[in-house]
Amino acid sequence: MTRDLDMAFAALADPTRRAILAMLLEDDMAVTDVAQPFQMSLAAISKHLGVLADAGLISRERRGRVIWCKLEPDALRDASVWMQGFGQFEPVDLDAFERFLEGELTEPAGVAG
Amino acid sequence: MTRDLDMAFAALADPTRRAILAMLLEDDMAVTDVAQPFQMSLAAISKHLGVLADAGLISRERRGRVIWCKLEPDALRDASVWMQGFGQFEPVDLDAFERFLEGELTEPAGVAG
DNA sequence: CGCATATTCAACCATCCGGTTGACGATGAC
DNA sequence: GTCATCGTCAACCGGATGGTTGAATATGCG
Repeated sequence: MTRDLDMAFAALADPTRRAILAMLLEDDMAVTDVAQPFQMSLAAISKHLGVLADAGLISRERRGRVIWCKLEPDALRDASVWMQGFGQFEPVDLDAFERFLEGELTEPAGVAG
Repeated sequence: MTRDLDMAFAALADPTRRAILAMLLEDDMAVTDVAQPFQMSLAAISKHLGVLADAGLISRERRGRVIWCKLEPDALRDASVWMQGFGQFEPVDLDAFERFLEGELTEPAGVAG
């Protein structure tokens, strides 16, 4: 459905949310720990996590009093397929991805190195 | 820069704009012709084209009194690279893309079959 | 129980977004 | 020059978004 794609792309359009996804790529994290590097309220991060979860990009599971956030890369497949259809560009370039992650995690908006 | 990625993803988050990109994939088009299948004002389409152009996803060139819109697939490369970094999924699936285009162009919001 | 921790909810605010309409500027046709 | 066509601009509107703060809801700890 096109609504799924809407939500996935909209979720990806925010640098804070992309940074969160990048963090979750390394490991599952509790909400508080996700929030720690950002200089915004926990509630704001909680909202961002809600957006990501609604888009299907992450899942959240309560274990004890901690809620664990987990990347759901499958949800990116549809969006990725959509985009790749436009590109004559080479399929996968992990080095370029690494460089992007570097940029996303250090340079921008609210993320402490 | 992360701003580029913000704008690219934000541009892709709207089904009208994705449909426009899909149309431009087949051929360059004048603004009026782009607008024709949609049931919204020309001004609205003009705004959408502005968003796509700001994101670098299309370019516009005036020729006579007609402005031609052209897909710029290069702008999708960064975004695509970003996303592929998350996926264990298979690199390119053009069949899946074809199916998506079908859905985008017939089923949804404002596009007449 | 009573308190601290983890997370969300609710209300609020400023801004952005997607659409509308009507006026306007530019170009080509006659 | 006059007129129709192509496209954008400007003002406006309702609803979404991204942030805040403060209260509320779990859960675990002693």
